[in-house]
Amino acid sequence: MPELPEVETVVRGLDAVLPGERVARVDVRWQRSIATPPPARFVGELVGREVASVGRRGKFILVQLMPAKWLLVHLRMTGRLLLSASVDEMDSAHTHVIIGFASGLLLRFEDVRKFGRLYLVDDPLQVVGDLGVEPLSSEFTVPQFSAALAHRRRSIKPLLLDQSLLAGLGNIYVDEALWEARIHPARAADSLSSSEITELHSAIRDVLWRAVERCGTTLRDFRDAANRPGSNQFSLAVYHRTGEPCLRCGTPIVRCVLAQRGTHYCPHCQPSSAESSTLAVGGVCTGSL
DNA sequence: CTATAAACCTGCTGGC
DNA sequence: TGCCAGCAGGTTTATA
Repeated sequence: MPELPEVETVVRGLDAVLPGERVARVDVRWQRSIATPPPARFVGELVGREVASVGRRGKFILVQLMPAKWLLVHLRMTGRLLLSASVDEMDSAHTHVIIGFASGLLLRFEDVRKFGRLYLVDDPLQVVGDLGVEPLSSEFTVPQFSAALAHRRRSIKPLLLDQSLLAGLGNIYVDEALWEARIHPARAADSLSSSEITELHSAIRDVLWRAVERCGTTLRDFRDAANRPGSNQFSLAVYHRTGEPCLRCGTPIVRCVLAQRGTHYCPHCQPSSAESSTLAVGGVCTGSL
């Protein structure tokens, strides 16, 4: 669930509170939540260090520690990183890691589906080294994006979900951005015109920035570090709006499966090819190319 | 390179 | 009302 805007929201909440806090104890209740190093070393090397800052790279949360070390967290589908002052809130059956600070402040990692992971490393590049461009950074430009899509025959949606191309998009915001840019999710990346690439570049930034302003999308699980839901779910154009009218043309939104992911689009605004806008039929997804 | 499937997990939903 | 197959926003790994 957490994509770039949700992770950014969590990071902002943590960075407002954690810098200066010193780790006093660590309780690992589900060992597999720790990706590296082995849990005993993870605990031993975390205790005593002080938080310098909290940042984000793609969907990863980066906690810079002193003496030099980095704690990285990926929330995957249902992970949460929550701040609290008292232990009685720790009862959740889904609390897998608790970090207690010297001040008494507590940070807990909970995750219903147990897909989320924590990493303690010397260099964050060990974990995030293969990530692509940050879509909200100045490095994400139309020429850069255009070059990245050139000669790629894959469908545009799965390509946009590839974190080594662009870091931070997930299923929700890819569907939203493609709707905003009026591009069918199954279009081959190298078939997009330069104006479509420009539209898509702009749509990606708009969709992500809007969601950050609204503190993320809470369809079900997402909470920020203070356990508050986001509000971007009220601004979605296609995601989870199957059968509801397109906000531009009124045509019912269609859902199909593309690259094993639920995919939502407007069959009228997002024709599967430039010539077939009047042929696009609701309920069918032209997945094969 | 591209595509597909399965795996990691649990909880919720919809259909019968 | 109750049960159960199927599905969920992410990523990695294996296979073709």
